[in-house]
Amino acid sequence: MSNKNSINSIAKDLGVSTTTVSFVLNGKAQEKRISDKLIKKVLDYIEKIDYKPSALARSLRTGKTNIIGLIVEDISDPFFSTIAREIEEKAYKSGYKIIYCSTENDTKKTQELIEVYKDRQVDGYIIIAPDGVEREINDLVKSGKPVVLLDRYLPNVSTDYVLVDNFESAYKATNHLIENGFKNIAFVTINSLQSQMIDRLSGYEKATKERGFPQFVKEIAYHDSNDAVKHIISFLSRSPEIDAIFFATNYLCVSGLRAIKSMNLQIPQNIGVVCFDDYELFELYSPSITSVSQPTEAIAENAINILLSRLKKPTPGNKHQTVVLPTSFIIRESSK
Amino acid sequence: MSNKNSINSIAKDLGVSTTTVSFVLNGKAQEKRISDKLIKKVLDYIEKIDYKPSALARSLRTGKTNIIGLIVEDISDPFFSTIAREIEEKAYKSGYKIIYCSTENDTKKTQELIEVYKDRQVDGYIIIAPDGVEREINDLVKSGKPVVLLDRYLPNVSTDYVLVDNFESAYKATNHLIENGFKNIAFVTINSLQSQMIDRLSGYEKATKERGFPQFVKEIAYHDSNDAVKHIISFLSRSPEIDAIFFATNYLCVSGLRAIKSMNLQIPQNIGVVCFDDYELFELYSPSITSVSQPTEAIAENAINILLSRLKKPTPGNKHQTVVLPTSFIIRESSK
DNA sequence: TGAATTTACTAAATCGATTTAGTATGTTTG
DNA sequence: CAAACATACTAAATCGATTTAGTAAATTCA
Repeated sequence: MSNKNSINSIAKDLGVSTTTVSFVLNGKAQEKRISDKLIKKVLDYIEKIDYKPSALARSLRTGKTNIIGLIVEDISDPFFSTIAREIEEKAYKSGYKIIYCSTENDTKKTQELIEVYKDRQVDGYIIIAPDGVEREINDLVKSGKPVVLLDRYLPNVSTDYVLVDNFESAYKATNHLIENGFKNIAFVTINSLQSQMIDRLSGYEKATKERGFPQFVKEIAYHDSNDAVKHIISFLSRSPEIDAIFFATNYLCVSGLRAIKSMNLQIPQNIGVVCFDDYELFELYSPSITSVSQPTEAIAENAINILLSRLKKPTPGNKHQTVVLPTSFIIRESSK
Repeated sequence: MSNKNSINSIAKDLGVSTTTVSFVLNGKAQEKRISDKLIKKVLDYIEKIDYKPSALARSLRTGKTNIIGLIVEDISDPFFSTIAREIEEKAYKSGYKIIYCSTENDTKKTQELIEVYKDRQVDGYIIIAPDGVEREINDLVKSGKPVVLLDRYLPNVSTDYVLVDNFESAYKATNHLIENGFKNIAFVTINSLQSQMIDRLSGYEKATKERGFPQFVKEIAYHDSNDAVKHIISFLSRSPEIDAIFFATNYLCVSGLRAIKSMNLQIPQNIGVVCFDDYELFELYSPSITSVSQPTEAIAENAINILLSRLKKPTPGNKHQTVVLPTSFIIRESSK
């Protein structure tokens, strides 16, 4: 009557070997020619004492943890948390658990997190990477663990990617503003060299250049959204000719809405607004905000499918794939 | 030149015993009288080959994982994700990692999640529990693992709690509406027996009863927010005398705002609004929405502190504590 | 009937750590 | 100078699984 249930205690209690119990546990009993009588005996006993194998011990022995490490920018941002939940759900169905955490776009924190995940020996990684972790991610890839990167492309990292068409989407969104009569369109982004930001900027630049329109680009530091409001106010004050703004992320747009509100500007009469990334707030805001909506479910689905297929078959050489998904453009009141 | 670094390979490479290496690794070298020369030799080598002990093996042996399991209702809800991030941050500083997941208020899913966390042998639990998991949580407590419950009280579970004063907060919020001239105040809640919901309802009931005001209570099923909008619309249509609504959660309020918008009602002229739980949207909405704001940081801080202290000293008997925190009431335009 | 094969199982190594209970020296001390 | 005590280490058990390479008995085959 010990309170420690292990494969050994079961074997002892039943007077069989641990090998036998293990075979039964892993469904290899038939294959290994354990008699049906004995199989039943073991199964019944396991059921009776409500035995669960130690995932820890199993992982130590097999080298597999059935855990996928998910690293996002900020789990409290709806864009990321939605993706996280969808990935979690799909992984769950295939017997994988997700552990996730936020980088807050902090290189050092991310390096530490990758270290932690290595420690825990996760089987695979889905990462939304900040700048400066190319080396660590390349090490992961080299170590043979599947790595799927989302949202942004790292030029020096060869692995699987799931991206959206940032350039085309931003081009289209900017053109939408142009077609609605806006001529002095600003682009508000963060001070980052992340590919998705650069692509969005390029889309904006192409559209404005094609018409010979002036360009107003404001870069804001990633952290501290209070400052963002102030910076946007002073940016707009310094260039009063600006008649529309294209925000490169949802949180920048939220800061922008605060700024616009405090300056008593009317949307879209005084200033048109379009945002990259949708957000429940944008639909409910008065006026509602036009936005580029990313296909979170498709992103999650592609990411987890690629990862799971890599986990099944050890990665076949360097044949990595890059999936580029289209966005959808949701026209609302703020841009007409 | 093997690529497997383990304490054994290090011992072999250095011609010492694994015991010695282990003592050095765990800072017990002095205590165990390992010579300074040898300590340095081991440390240097470890540094050189960038060795990291296997967390898995260590946990298997020690029974400690340094992982805390956090179970919330919905990680994509800003209230929960904010708490999650704050807990994560504080735990991290004490050398603990957090793994979290969402119950979606689903009893079965929660039971499975608890099972998964038991498998992974997390050292402690912070749980925002749905109905119907009293048994499982009691088992955890009995097993000696520290368990801190947040947000809601489970009558039959004796453990540590961090709660807010739901009754008083709801009473105050309702009275605020009354003081601003509203007389037919509805309470929109979810169909749940969770204590926090019952307390909020009781606060509403007490305030309305004191003035002899009529009560309008609408319960909505937790899932499917589309239906929530429809239900609120029909609820309001059936009782046109309602002149204010107190929403019991932020997501109900969001559905309520959609409903109110689609009915072309003006806030607060046609209908006053107050919400339990704050949300960025409520500040930016036009008009801005009055709300009861929960002290997420204090909740997180208390939860993790209690848990960490339990982890340090094995739980001293049944002396559990319940912390009840005050909320703050943020008066905005929607209720005057 | 004896050899070959199949059936039904098990001993022991292993994953990578921690920890108890040593041992073999060197140094004090009475 | 022998007993007592430090000093500087290590052998081996252990945590709880998986897996390889067996073995003994029963059955089939020639």
